Amino acid sequence: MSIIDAAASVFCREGFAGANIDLIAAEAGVSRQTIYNHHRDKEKLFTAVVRDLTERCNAGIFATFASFPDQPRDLEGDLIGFAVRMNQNCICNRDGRFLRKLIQTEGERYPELFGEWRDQGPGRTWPALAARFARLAHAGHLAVDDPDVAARQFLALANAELQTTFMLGGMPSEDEVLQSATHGVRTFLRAFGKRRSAAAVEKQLASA
Amino acid sequence: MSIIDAAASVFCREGFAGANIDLIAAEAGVSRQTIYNHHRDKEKLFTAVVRDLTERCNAGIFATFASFPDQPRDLEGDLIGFAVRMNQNCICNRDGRFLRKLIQTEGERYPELFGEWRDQGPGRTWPALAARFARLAHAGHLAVDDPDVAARQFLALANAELQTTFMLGGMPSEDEVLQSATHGVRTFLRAFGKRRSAAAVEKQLASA
DNA sequence: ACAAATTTAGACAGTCTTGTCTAATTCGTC
DNA sequence: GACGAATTAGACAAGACTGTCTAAATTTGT
Repeated sequence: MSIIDAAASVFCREGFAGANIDLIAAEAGVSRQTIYNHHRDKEKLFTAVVRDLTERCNAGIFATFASFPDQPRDLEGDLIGFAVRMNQNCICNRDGRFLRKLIQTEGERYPELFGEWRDQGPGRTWPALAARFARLAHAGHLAVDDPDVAARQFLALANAELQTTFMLGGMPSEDEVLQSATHGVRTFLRAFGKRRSAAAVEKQLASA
Repeated sequence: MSIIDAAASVFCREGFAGANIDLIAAEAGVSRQTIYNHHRDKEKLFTAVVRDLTERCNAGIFATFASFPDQPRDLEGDLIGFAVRMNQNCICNRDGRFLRKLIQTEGERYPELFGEWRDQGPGRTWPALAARFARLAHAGHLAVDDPDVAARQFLALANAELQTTFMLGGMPSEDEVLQSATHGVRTFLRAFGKRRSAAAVEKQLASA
């Protein structure tokens, strides 16, 4: 395991203050001195870890965006699939869990570092996702007024049932991810889906 | 400031490993020995802090539930008001931010302690909120199939635009909270609201 | 095979922290 | 005011960690 990977693992488990350079060295299979050779000190090592994780997570997110259903065949199923991939490949995977935890635990201690993350991460991914939803709306598949709001709400809904697990740093099962995504996308489409006319809605409500 | 409050503040800022008993003592305005008299050691102090925060947050949440719009006059406005109160009094306030951060940073280190939190916190508050939505649905104000899912999604939507701020441990402004709640509730009602004639509402209100 | 660069193990000083101990001081209550 | 309980300041031992240093071993490139 590389130094950065080992450091990410230990910083995550123990926090910055609790992390032990000897433990990182042992986990990386190198001597302590080698770590000090590559990274001047503990703090430099930490910032290198965060930058690396941000970069890798971003790459994963944009790779997943490539599978966004721009021309949906089955809108609900396609969006559920996208939400599941997003969760599995970007949010619940090793890098995603590590980065989230480091931001949560040490974010306040390194304002400029995590400001950088904010600009490079959410600052770039949210608008990119919003653009996808805007395109879907423009193509007549959705009734979305504010694509930025819709994008944030889409992710919030897709993760709604995983919040407690995320809080405790756990890894949700595949089934939990699918459940949450399914419920989330259904609600999203009840709000923004275009299939049913107002009249049809009235009719359905009347029969209910 | 009480020992527990000072300890909560320092544990939050520095993490468990980084927290310094001398600093807690200074912040609490007592001597170190007094802390050791009241709480056997650092770990006991930490668990006391988490239990105290859980209790106080729960009290706040159930107090806020009392203002849930069971007989809404203006459903959208009432739900927005409820979401804002929930955020301001339970999630964004001092206790809420502290508890969330401690769970995020140290949750994995104390499985039984945070299992207890899970049972006492989300385990009691989610069903209580779900029951409110079930009652709203039963009274004909909402079209909700699964109240548990609706309750989780309601909170997820209300907080959708505060996620990044929460991640970094920040405190959203009143305006941000209002914005997020407004957008969230509007989407929630687009998904679960019943578009009912004014006459029908009047009728139901009269009969209630 | 050789030379340069890198890595390694271990020792080391300096600093910090926890938890204990003691003796003096303050507080609460009668 | 007096007496017991609680609090305080400070010293202290024991242990942990960071970052440096040195000399030996290993890898790398040619």
